[in-house]
Amino acid sequence: MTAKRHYNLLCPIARALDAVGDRWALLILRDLHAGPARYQELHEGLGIATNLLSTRLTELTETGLICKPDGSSAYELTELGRGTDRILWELARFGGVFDRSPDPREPGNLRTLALPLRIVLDAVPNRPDLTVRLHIDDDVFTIVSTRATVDVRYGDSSVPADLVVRTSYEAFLDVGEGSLPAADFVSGHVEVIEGSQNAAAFFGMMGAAIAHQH
Amino acid sequence: MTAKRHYNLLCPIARALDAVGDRWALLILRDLHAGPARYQELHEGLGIATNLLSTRLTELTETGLICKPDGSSAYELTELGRGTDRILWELARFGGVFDRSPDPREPGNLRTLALPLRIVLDAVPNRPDLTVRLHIDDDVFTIVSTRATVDVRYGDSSVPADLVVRTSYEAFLDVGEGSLPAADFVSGHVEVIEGSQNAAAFFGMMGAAIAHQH
DNA sequence: CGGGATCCGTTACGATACTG
DNA sequence: CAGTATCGTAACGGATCCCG
Repeated sequence: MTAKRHYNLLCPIARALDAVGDRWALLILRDLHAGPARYQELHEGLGIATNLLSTRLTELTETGLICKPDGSSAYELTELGRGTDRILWELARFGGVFDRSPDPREPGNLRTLALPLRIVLDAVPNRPDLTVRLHIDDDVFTIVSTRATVDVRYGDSSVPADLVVRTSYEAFLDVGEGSLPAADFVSGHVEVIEGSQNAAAFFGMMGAAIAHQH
Repeated sequence: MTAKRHYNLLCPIARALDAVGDRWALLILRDLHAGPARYQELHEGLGIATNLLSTRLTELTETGLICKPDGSSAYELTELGRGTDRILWELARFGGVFDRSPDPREPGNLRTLALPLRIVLDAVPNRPDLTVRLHIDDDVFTIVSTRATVDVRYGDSSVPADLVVRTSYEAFLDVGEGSLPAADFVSGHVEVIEGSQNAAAFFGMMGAAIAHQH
């Protein structure tokens, strides 16, 4: 009965937008690319109204993009949902050309950073075996890098790390927009907290990732 | 006074969606990737309400994604607007996984095909020098291929072509979704109308493009 | 207290009619 | 042909309320 608004065209672009084109849908998926998240976490992180979040979560579940495993209280991406990574990445690259708002709304967390970070690291050849705890402003990420795969997750602070570093969201934005070169980023905007013997491998990987980004 | 709805976040994904995330915006851009188009052409092609089309065209112009050159009655992409191609391409690839609607709305034209066509042809190495007139159902495209660049435009029937071929939207969709192999496409779903001595070069290019698509 | 559901005012969308 | 004007409907957004 509830005739949802959709394009109903054969064109795959329109079909994609029917699935993920609603307001907030792509931002919810974006945050889930940082790992499973609970309702509250998404709510606070996005600043979305609770009724909308509820509706979107239901729709995205019905479309098969996300799920909430039995017994779990967290939503996560399905295999299908993980397929939105390239869309989000291209949006991120494109969005960088627009001026930053002078008075942006503060997000409740920086989950948004996990996806682009994973994508750029994924393109690095001969990645080191390394688990890195990455503090960005007040948030923590865990990067598990191997030669074959790389995973970036929000939190996971309990996993033992080979290296602990700190940087800022600001620096990340500058790098993404090309105004901060890779060398300047690693030399001036990343502070090593612990495990400095692994720093060279990490800095090398980050530098390669940024250089590779075009 | 008219505070447009936007996310107002620093995240480049959100900034991109503030620019192109409104309903119809990406589909308008999609159609303009097939070359300049007049108001009427967009209106008929998309099946959008006229007030919405008007609003979107204004917004996209203000954002700098499209323009209407002085003296021209057609809208076209700016350099910035052309930068949406990768976003649209990733949406197209992703949208193919969803079932086609059993009773889709018929678009007024097939402009939607120009962008994916250009992108896949762009990835072909050693492209032949060739101008192809491509009939798809009742629409006509002109493909201008050189080793260095490739251009796909809706119409342009006046440009002399080396080869004239015909295929169907259906076949195109099947190819895009992977259910029709490149070999079957060129051998069974493309009819050569004129200039058959150039057919091999074109078929080779199409086959390479489809194979390259992953 | 986390995870929503309900209510309600506001904004956006969509169809149609109309105008320069 | 290229849009405006109008108006009913659906979606959004904020707040509050409810339930296990």
